Amino acid sequence: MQKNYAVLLKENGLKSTFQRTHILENIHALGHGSIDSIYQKITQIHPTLSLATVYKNIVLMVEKGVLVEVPILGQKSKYELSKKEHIHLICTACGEVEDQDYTEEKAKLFHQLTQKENFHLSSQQINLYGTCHLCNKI
Amino acid sequence: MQKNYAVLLKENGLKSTFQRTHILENIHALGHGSIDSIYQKITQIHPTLSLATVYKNIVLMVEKGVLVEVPILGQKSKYELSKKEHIHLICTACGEVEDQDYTEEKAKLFHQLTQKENFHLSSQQINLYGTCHLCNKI
DNA sequence: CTCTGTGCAAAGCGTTTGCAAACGA
DNA sequence: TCGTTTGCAAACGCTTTGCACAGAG
Repeated sequence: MQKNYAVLLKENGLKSTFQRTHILENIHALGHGSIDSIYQKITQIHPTLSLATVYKNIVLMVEKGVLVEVPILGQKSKYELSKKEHIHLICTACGEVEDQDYTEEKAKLFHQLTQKENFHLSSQQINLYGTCHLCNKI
Repeated sequence: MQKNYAVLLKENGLKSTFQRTHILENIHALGHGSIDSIYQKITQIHPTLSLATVYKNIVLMVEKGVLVEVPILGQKSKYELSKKEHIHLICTACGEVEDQDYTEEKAKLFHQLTQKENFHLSSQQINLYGTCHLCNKI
């Protein structure tokens, strides 16, 4: 796991450091992490981590395409590892973000639906807001 | 035009003021406005407008459902008037946001595609990032 | 050894808040 | 008139920056 992130970083021209691999591991574990939640979590095992370091690295890794920003209605942005297209199910009660994959077929359909002449699509973000299964039980 | 916004405000329990109707007119004219662009624009005709007033009113009108926040990758949120579901085409070169309506039929299809058990959908935001026709010419 | 990355503290901004005066109904 | 809204200025909190030291390759 740790080795993987070290490789990922090097592939993108970044040195592998304790801080960086842990940011990546943390985002992977959380699925989607906010700056603050990442900082809080890593501080538990590495108390001298600086918030500024988290900011600098998130910015850097977004620039390098290792991470993707996920802007969310009424919350601060979260960050996720770059991966194939998917939908975000965002719970307006607890704030959790869940990924929902869609098949190749559905992906194509989306592209057709969202096609527009004279607009060169580079990426898309589909966010569905509602209440998740856990919050629905309450 | 101005009358309409006065009515819209009153329907939502808000007093009609110069500042509020102008914020709404401005967002309508821009399509999507950031706090700052709204403030800049209105200040030209009403120089004593306070930025704090713009903030307070935007927050209030979002709460009342008159406005909707549009969070955008790498930018500050913009705001739009509440309206029927649509797609945002966001130009990563110039930052402009364009709305693309979709038909009832397509809307249904979207809902089917994005269906998930145990998740109660309340709203959706579909953002497509790319370059617009104007920026493509450059 | 060299260059990059980290931590700290300070600076910078965007946003929110409290309050007295102005305004809408 | 009465409750709401505005403008101002201060406070706040998140984010960025500069620099000396530490660490990766």
